[in-house]
Amino acid sequence: MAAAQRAHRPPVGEPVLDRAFRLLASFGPADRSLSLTSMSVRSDVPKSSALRIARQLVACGALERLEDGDFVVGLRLLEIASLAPRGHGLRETALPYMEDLHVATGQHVLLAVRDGSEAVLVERLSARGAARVLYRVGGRMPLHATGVGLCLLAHAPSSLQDHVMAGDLSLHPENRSLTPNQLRTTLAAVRRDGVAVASRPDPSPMTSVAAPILGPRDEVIAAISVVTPSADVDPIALRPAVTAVCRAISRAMRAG
Amino acid sequence: MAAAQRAHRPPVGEPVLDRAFRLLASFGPADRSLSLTSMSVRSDVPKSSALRIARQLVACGALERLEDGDFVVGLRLLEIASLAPRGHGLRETALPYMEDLHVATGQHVLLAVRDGSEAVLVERLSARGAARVLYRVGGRMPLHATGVGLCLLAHAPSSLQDHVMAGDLSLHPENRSLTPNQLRTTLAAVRRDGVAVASRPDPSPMTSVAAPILGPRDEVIAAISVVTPSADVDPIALRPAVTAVCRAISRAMRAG
DNA sequence: CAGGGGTGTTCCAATGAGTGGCACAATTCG
DNA sequence: CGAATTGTGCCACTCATTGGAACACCCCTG
Repeated sequence: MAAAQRAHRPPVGEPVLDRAFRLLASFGPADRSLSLTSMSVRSDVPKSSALRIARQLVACGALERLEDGDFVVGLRLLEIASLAPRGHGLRETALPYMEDLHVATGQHVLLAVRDGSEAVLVERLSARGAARVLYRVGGRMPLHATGVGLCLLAHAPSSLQDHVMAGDLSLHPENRSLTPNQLRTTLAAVRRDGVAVASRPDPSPMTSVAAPILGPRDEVIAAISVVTPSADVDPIALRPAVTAVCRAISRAMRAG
Repeated sequence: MAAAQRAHRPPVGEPVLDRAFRLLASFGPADRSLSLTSMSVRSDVPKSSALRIARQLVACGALERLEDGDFVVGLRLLEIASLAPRGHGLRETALPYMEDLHVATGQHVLLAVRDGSEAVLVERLSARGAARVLYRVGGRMPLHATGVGLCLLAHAPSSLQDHVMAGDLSLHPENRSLTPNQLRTTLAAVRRDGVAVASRPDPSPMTSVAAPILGPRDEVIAAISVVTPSADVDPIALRPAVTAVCRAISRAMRAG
């Protein structure tokens, strides 16, 4: 009997919004457009529900639908996201200074903020034709393995530092891992020097020099780094430029 | 009886997601952080519901909450929005070329796409210290009144052109309006010349020269313009630069 | 320091929006 | 031309969603 039961469990009863965001989250850099079923399986939302919700999202402008039926992230989201103080808000005042740094050095320039135990790349100016792009705007990167990451981590609450130490400290390109003590030493150096220097040998040897941007109450709210081929210049030579620009941005934020 | 009824109407029965997006939409350039009640009244969602939904949005990362209890648009939204093909996707390939144009001319450079009967500003490089900023990234602007707008409108489906003609054709700074015929003539010229030129006398006389970016099937998917103080240079002199850059981007998109 | 207006917050009964399995149509594929 | 996979419509069941009322707080101001 029970077996034949129609059951019809509309069950688990999961917050509506969660599902919607899971659908949105199923997109990725490699999959900018997805079919309904792809979204459905990736976000683990039944097909019928996925369709219904996706349609509502289209109505809101959060998604757009192509002629072939596939879904794409919509412009409306950009519109709203551009109001995020820690995103485009920050970017707006920082960008001109980043450009200065960009033309002065001719290298990649990165702007990132911390979100939980990761760094989010808010803006990136790429050296023309230079080495492959490592991270994309809107993407996340580990705190322990990048210049901006180290910078943000060094000035984060110690509870978070502990949490990161306890986590995964592997360095991706090379196949080794940091020990918590190595990291602790590095962070101390970052705090002392006011800049973070990180190197990465892999695809091509790159070195990044990062400095923090301070908010109104002298708390670290973001970090900027210049990423150069290690062979190109002495990274130390970049230190004055990066710190100077970061101080300028910090001042501009206060004024803004 | 009925009178004493607690009623308790959970009534209108409005799609959940709509409310959530109305809450998000209540933010604006001038109000990057809002209190619960502000959001509640702006989006016309009862306070209790607003709180419940806002909390869920915080859980999803779409909103963040400051120490003082105010809400702000969250980073997660930037993360997702950065996957919008017509937003950051387009931006990613266009930005280097825009920079070229920026340093070559020393003027504002704008990148916009059409969304319905408006243009959305996807990227903006500002001339340092130059005239006040007219539009912000993620903001919307009318199709009939700006260089990029005219460019996008000229190549839009005629049904949309008609719709715009029937709508509001006022020019904001100066207090006059276009007639549909004036606009029609302008659009014809834009299609003929391959560039759109728009002037705006108000805060300070500015002229913008815009050209279209073409997609894989030669449809217009975006437009780029250079905005200069009218007195500075003969706008016509910018035409080759703008068109050349737009063709380069179109080609890069195809290759991409 | 009682009082008033302003927050954000918790509570709760009533109900309709959301649910997802199933069946169907239109493709594409082998 | 079946077989598999797509997007879609249907619909009875029910639980997440609903919003008014009451509460706990600040801030002011009189």
